[in-house]
Amino acid sequence: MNTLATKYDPHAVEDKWYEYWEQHELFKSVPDEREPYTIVIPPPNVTGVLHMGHMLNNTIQDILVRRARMEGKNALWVPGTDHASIATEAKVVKRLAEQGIKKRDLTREEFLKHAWAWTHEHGGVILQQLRKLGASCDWSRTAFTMDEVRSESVLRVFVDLYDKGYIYRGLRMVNWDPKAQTALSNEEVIYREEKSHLYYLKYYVEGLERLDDEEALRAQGNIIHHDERGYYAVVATTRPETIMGDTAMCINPKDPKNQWLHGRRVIVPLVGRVINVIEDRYVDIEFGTGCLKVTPAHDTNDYMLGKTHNLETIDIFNADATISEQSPLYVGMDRMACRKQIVVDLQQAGLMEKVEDYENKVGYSERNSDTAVEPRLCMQWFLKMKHFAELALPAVMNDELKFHPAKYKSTYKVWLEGIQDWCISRQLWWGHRIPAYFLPTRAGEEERFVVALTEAEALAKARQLPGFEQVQASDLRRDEDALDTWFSSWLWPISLFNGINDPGNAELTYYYPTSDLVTAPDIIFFWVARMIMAGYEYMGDMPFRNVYFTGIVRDKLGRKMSKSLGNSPDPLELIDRFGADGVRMGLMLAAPAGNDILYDDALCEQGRNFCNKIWNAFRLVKGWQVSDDAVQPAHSRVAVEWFDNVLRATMAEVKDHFSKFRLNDALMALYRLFWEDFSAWYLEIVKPGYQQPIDRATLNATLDYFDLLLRLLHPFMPFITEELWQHIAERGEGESIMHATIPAPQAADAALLAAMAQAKEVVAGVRSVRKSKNIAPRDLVTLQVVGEMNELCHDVIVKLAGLDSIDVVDAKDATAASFIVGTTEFAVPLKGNVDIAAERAKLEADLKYAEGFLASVEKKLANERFVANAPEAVVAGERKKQADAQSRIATLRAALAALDNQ
RNA sequence: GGGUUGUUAGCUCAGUUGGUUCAGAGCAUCUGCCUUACAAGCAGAGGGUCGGCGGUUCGAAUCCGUCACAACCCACCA
Repeated sequence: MNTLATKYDPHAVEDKWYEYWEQHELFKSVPDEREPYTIVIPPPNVTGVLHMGHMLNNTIQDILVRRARMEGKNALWVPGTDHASIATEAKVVKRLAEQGIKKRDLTREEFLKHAWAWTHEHGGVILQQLRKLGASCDWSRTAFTMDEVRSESVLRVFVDLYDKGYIYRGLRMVNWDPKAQTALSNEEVIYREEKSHLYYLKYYVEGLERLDDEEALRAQGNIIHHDERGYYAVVATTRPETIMGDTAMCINPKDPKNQWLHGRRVIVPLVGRVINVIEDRYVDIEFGTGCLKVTPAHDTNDYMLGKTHNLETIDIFNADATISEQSPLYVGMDRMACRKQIVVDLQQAGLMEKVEDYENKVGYSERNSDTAVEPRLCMQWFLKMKHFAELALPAVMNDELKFHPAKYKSTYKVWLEGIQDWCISRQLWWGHRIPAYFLPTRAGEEERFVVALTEAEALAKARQLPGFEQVQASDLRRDEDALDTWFSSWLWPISLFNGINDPGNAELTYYYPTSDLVTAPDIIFFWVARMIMAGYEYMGDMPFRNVYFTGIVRDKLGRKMSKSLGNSPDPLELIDRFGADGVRMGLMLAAPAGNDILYDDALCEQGRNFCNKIWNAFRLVKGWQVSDDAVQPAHSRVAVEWFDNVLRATMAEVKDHFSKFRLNDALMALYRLFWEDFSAWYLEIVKPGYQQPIDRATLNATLDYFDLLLRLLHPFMPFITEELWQHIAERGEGESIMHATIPAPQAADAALLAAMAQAKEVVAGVRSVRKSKNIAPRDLVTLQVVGEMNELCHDVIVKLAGLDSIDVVDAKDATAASFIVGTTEFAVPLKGNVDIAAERAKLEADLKYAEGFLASVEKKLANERFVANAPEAVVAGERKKQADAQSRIATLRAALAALDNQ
């Protein structure tokens, strides 16, 4: 009679419904009178592929947006991709290299042609993959950070911020990625602890043949080095290859060890350059020998020293970190090779005092993780951040804009309070080209430029400058640099609605501020904080009301998923194995807000099994024959009323979980509702006997419940719920569970829930007796109640426990196995098959526990201070416990006495 | 070096302002079942001195102190 397979097959379902949703434009949103609910996607790298982090992140977004849609809001999820300037350019460069083409042999235009080709070839793959996951994005709005609208927005903002005086150009020490050959922002540098060496180098003191007062100096604490070649200072360094750039040696003026070096000059080893010994309190007396070599061109601190002490700056590196012509030695050699060589040379020349093992932190490029970042002095564009930090801090601190979990507030605060100017220029081609135009100047003159949206405007601006009235377009030279990718991402919630180019437009007014942002905590500075800044600068309002920070997906051993470890499963393969619903559920079960999630295939299996459970419950209900003549049995009537209240209670719980972004708790509540309450209890109660029809009232109620359960589950498991929802009743073309409503929860009848909870315990008690006594399920037994019981669920117990009757008795049968629920004793007569010793042992154990419990309660009540200080309700609660315990003890004693009378 | 968070059952986690039998859930485990929706299943069962120590309180998984361990973030010690 059932034509449906016993196992749910996602393959037959998922693509079908996704196509249906798209075909009927069910993801589409246009402004109307309803309350908007908006999410903007964290745009993935346009040429990237879906990984587990995306799966988690986008599943959460889809759950939120689907739920909001079903709550009657006008829900919009805007998709898009990011051009990922440095990452994409690196990939294109690599591909060109494989074809034997060097980037520098190409013109900008030729290179961009290749980059766009690459983008079109790989671009959008990830958006197709999101469809497999079930993402309900409004695809008609798909944006790209480098499309026309977004590009214009970026340039406009650059011009605006320049005009406002927040953007400046300056010569600064920046983080340089020698592989990509571009500057990076501070946030793009990742520091890693590394095993290295501390080299102690000899810097001979110039022209010092004899120290007259050597003994006196030593007595004062000076540590003086001397060998056959003369007196020397010892400098500890981890980077001996930078000595060619040394322009001073520095000591702390208060360092007793090095007083003898005061005012002297020392000779840089191998190089032979004579440099001054300078003094600055910056130097740590305790570290190494207290002598610091100063290389202003290649270290941030040394650069600062160089500035205060007016030192010469010798840049010994080329852009690719090979040794430059400025160096007297090793020209053309790579920095790492140079380090090895110079160590050997120093040792051979007797200029190396010693070498120690050492651990230090080395900065790496976030995108070229094998490339150590080199501090480099160069001209870059910066954004002053103080103003933006002040804009962005208050709303988060006073919870107008909420972080979930809230612990990230302090991270955010600390960063904003210590914020440094943002280096926004990149020496890359793939990105938004900086709209600055340089004017022709003579050699040695200070550079002059204008900033403007278009070349025509730039020309007009230039001609207003004194001395440039006659300048021609062909004289203007546009800046070669591109902008940091995040300089476009930070506008995303605004630029998606064209809010920069067309301020105040209707869409923007309707959808902004967006509702929730779902993202990983590692981009809180890169992206989240900066979006908040841009939001207040350009909209005067927050970009989103809530930020939900997801955890990081790890393997079950807690290791971060990575390509090199090979511990990251392919998401599409997982979807193929477990179904999209199964995978979504597996991820959500393991993902409490803010906690890292330890991924295990077993979680997806659990999700898949749940799909199967739903599927089979549906098969059961669909297989029932209905008869209008059948009368609704009492147990079904109770079950229908009870389940209605369970639904109400659970819906309230789920709503509460959603309001706190506790999606895994919401899902778990629904999981248990469906599996335990609905399948194991409700359906078992109302299930008609073999080949018996079901009555109309019960069937209708059951179908209504099933429908509502599907709606509640739909945000988590969109495919199977749509499939079954379409089959559970007649639906019109274009109708979808996606737009069915999830009603607001109503108050539940607590007394009925409690009565059923007790009935469940009684049923479990009988089943336990059955199991221990090996009584087959089909053999009916009698249940005796010693005293009174709640009659509400009488028929339910009869049916589920397999009883012929429930007898209220004064004393139970001599040969019965008994159990206690609450304060009532229940017994199942066993027709002489009882193990009296075992019964006695069980009852005595129960009694002992109850007596102990009573004792603790009475001790509490005997304590005057407790009675005097505790709230009345608590004391009353203890009195109730006391009474219950006493009554239970009486029941147990009576039961034991009955046993003795055998 | 600074900051944040965590430590509850074999695993992953709940436990809201201290107080209902508060020590929970899911998974895993054990036992018995191919019972006419589902073995990707059904029924039953076991399992934790809430990281250690000390304190506050009538009462502490919950508040305070301290120690241990772990994770993450930030920071210019060569």
